[in-house]
Amino acid sequence: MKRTMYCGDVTAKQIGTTQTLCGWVNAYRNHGGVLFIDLRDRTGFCQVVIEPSRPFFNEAYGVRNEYVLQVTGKVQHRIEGAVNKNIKTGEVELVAEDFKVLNTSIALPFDVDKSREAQEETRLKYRYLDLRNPKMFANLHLRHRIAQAARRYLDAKGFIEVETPVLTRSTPEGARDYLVPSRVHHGEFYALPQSPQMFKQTLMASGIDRYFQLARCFRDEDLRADRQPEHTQIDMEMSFVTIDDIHEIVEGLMTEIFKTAGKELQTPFVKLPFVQAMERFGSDKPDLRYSLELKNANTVFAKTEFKVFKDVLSAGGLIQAVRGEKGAAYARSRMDKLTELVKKNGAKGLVWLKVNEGKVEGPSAKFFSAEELEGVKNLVGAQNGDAIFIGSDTATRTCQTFMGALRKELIKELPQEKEWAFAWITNFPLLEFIPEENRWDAAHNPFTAPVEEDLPNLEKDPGSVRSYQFDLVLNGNELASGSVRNCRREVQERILALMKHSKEEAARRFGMLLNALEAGAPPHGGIGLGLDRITALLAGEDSIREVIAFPKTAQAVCPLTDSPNVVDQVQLDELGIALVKEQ
RNA sequence: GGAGUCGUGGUGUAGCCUGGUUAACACGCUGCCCUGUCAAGGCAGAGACCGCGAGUUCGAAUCUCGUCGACUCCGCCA
Repeated sequence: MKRTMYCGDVTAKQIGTTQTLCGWVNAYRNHGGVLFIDLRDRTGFCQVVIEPSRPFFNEAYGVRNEYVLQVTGKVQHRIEGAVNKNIKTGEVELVAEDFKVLNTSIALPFDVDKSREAQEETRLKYRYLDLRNPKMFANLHLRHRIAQAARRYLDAKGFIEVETPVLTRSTPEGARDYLVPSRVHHGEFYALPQSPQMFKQTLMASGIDRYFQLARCFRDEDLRADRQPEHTQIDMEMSFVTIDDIHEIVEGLMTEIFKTAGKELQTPFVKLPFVQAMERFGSDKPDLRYSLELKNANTVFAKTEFKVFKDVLSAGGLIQAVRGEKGAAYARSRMDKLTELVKKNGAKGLVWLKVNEGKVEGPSAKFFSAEELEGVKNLVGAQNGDAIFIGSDTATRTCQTFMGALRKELIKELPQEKEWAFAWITNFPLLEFIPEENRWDAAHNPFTAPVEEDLPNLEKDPGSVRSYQFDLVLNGNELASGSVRNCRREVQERILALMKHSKEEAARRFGMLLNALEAGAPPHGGIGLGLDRITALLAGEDSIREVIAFPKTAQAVCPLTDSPNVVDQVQLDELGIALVKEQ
């Protein structure tokens, strides 16, 4: 008999019919006479009843967890009082008439049901068992649906899926490359791509017009909960577009993706210029599920006698204040922790005040006039029982950064105002200066185009030049990064020159792209969305490892395959590689 | 590269601060009993040199140092 349906799909509709189910023993309950087996597959599980009169009773008596069975029988309604309303198939059961053990199983290191409680290293070592867990299957299935939704949507919008090489050349620009030695050319190496950036831009020069790819990207950097050595991007590029065109496409794409997860999205997304994001939220990826904002308190303290603020203001710095809802109840130790937090982010200190019965008080209150205390209270909208936090620094960006870190901490205590808060962060600066190396570097992506009207200032005042770079932020996570690119070789070379790449060096590293640009490349732009992060967010997972079938540990090790590992001397010889003994 | 948390039967934890117990509990596992359970139940049993290595001590799971590994964060990640 062949399988006729999935275990989890058996319902009252099938009562009276004969069905064949295949699956794993999720649990067995042996009553000496009648035997119950919960048979599980990826859809759920169904109770199988084995009656003592059956010829296969003895064989069934011996089944253990995770044995693989094929059972044929009649679907019947459960007897009076035996209906289990907690499970999908709880109304019915399959009374076995034919029974086959397809495979046995050893006793396993953890129960499939409880695999997610096991240590992650153990889970990864036995990933094939861990993935039997319904939540893990749900995660992989969600990832599949997201990928399919992306393909369907982009296909409908005229995008063509093109595969770009995984074996490519090293462009030691951003992250460290993974290298692959060449057998044919000893001493030479391929690099695994950090992104298909140059290829997709080249495809635009090829007249492909609209490209996409679910692209694997490789980075040999230290890992985190949201970083793996290889991750997948929904990567796209299009010709003759503006930023708004790209935004519109991506908003449509995200809407489709969220639909597959049963979520409604509102478009268009909020657009927030980078400078404003820093001013109001102290972050270039603000969590906008909370409306709490940082307030500029320079005016309030314009005439202050408090030395720290006075000095900051005379140096052209910034004072910011933020409301700490119900913060008047915070213990001194909590305030010290928050002070520590801002110091870790570059602050020299933190002023905190409490509002009690209309009065603004606290150890620092004596430094301020009544007008200043009242002014800052009104500025942040503090109520009785709230705290007020004030930070300052001579460097505007430093103040914003540590106040942003403080805001991130404070919102943990606030009720979420929205489930999903998307935002486009726009108008990033094109370049930022690296004092240690006495050069400018791309703030994001070296191929981003400068805003046209800022172009004349490129050499005069590089830091003031805005770019067509933008990020997509969701709930405080950077989901995607995109831009309109340089389509003219000359502009691209000027930018590379500011980054201290000579023409020769630029040609060597980015030659393919530069050559393609000067041969009639159309204006183009694109974006890459982190598939792992999107999936993790929609799956409600904190780590992207939960939505990757076979992820690696923080040391970039795969416990399942035990990779990386040593190779045979023969292989090394073929590659012309000699290993240096570790010191 | 740095910081923090953790490491005890197959799994998850307790014990560690305040050194001396037969190393405890739950789940799982093995056997037996049980004809309506669904986290089945009952009885019996096996299973841990407490990550590894030194040190302190009469005595170390427990204190100290080192080391390895996992996780989180900082650096890093155009």
